[in-house]
Amino acid sequence: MDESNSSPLSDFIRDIIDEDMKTGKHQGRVATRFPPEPNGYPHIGHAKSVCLNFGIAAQYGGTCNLRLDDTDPSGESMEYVESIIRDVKWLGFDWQDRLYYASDYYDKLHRFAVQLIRMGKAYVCDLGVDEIREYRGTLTQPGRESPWRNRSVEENLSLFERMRAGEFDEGTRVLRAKIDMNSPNVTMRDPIMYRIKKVNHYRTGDSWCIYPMYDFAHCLSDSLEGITHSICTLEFENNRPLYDWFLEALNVIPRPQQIEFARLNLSFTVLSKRKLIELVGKGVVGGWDDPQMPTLSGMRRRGYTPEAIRDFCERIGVSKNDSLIDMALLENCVREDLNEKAPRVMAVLRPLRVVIDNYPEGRVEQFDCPYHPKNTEMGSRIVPFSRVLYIEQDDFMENPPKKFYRLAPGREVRLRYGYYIKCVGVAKNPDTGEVLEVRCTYDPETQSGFAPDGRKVDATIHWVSAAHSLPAEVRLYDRLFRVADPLGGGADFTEYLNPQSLEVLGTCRVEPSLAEAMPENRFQFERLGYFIVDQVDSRRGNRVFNRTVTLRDSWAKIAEKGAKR
RNA sequence: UGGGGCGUCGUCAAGCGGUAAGACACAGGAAUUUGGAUCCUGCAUUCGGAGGUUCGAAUCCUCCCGCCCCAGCCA
Repeated sequence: MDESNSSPLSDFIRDIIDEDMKTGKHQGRVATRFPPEPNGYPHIGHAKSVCLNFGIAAQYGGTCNLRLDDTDPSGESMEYVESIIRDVKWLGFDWQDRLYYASDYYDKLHRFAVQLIRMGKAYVCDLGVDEIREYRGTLTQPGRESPWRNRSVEENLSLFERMRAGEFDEGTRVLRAKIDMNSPNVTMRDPIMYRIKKVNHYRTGDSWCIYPMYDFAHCLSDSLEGITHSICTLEFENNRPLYDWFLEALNVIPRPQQIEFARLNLSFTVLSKRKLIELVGKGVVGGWDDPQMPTLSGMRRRGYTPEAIRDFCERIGVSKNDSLIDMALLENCVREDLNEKAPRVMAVLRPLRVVIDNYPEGRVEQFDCPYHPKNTEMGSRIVPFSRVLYIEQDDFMENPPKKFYRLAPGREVRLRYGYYIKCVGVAKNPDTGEVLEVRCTYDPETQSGFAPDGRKVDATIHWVSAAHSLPAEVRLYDRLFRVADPLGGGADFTEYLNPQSLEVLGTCRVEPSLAEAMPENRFQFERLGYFIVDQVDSRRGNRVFNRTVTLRDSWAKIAEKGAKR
């Protein structure tokens, strides 16, 4: 990919930064951060944020931190931290030594909280969960002040210390910011800063039983790290006044600026962590790294390249519009990348036996076939040819429709890098009518791919020598959902799962050169699509290939139209 | 019927008062030892709607309509 001549990226966030650079707002500094909560595996939506944050830092000569925003120990774990680290690295980004955890700031955050109490801007509230909700009011009705709102500083200090000491049960007390119960913005109605959770934290263990809330922790973490532009998604727009409130109240320096952009939505899949957890939990998919998942680990296993994902993230742009990106764009990005990189190879997914009647029994020829039609530097491999071959079932039709121009009785086609063959007979199961074998003759003069007499052939099909080919399992992946917007259909999203999202083919045959294929090697199976050797299940004795994406298939479109008629 | 956002081609998205970029998708065609890749061509007289300001508006003003977010001791 040649990115050297592409114009620098531009969007409303970069416009803001350009302006800030001009006015010297942050002393000309740009510092961003990618702040995932380690409670799930990162997905393609996170990739958008990763590319944005790291991309901006790189573009402006700034830095981007990786910060694990672990303020709620329930649901967070080291496994998730590891997946995040692994996947962001895999995507191609480097935070150097700036790996941070919100949990590393617990002491400092605690001190900030005490400071707010001292200033009379925070108080311990004894209301229960339901009462707090009730006192908060509704979207159209203002809230009421808590009866505990005006405790003395001393009492608040002592109560907060006792909260920390574990003297109170979960849900019995919280620390709240004293802001405005009448605010039309519900977020500002005395938001909770700390809650009691007697839960073991995957990093701090049992040293805390009170944990800071996102709104309190995030802005201060940003300030502590010297973040200049705190980029987050649209749903936090309502929280911005609160983000600013804490920074202002504590008068901290530096003062980061929150900017919100629209999160990614992708057609035919879901990108909500909650929904993905559900798919994993229910066993709908095999795990977070199932190739059907839009997680980075799933996409990696599916065969997506980091380059393709980054390219995609650039192409979709950054705005504040709620959008649903067409999965076709993502698919286009991988195809474009893999078209350049993937060596071509032949594999037959649904084998149909072909016997070449006039080819000598026992004879074997070795064809030297290039790995790439354009890029000769990729070299070539030897493909053996013999009397009995396998071709794709789809490439033969006994009664072909008008636009089908592959093999059929009496028809001649070219075997890729091989001879012209002509169908002279069909062997069928007398009971079912199923085609068991096709009989052909070959023209020995056509090994170059052309006939000396100049006669043309309509199609070129792929093949594999029956005796020399290797068995393989191929997993055909398709879109996870049948509908573009599984969340917008009215029914539960799982109702829209695509039953054909995964099809496992156990009797495939691949050319012998693939004996050398290593896990995560990618190939184009000619005329079929791009495939990758599965990183977890593939063995020498049991090769497993995952289909990343099909090739563009204009025949499929024609066939589909024909079927609809 | 509170507040905060957003509405430009099927899907994204430029545009920032001077007369609608680009990408994907789609449709044709050329060429082709992958019905692939490649290459051409076409694809918004119109910017959610209605008024207004202006010589001139997607861009400014007014009103209306639609969609999204917020009432977790989640982030």
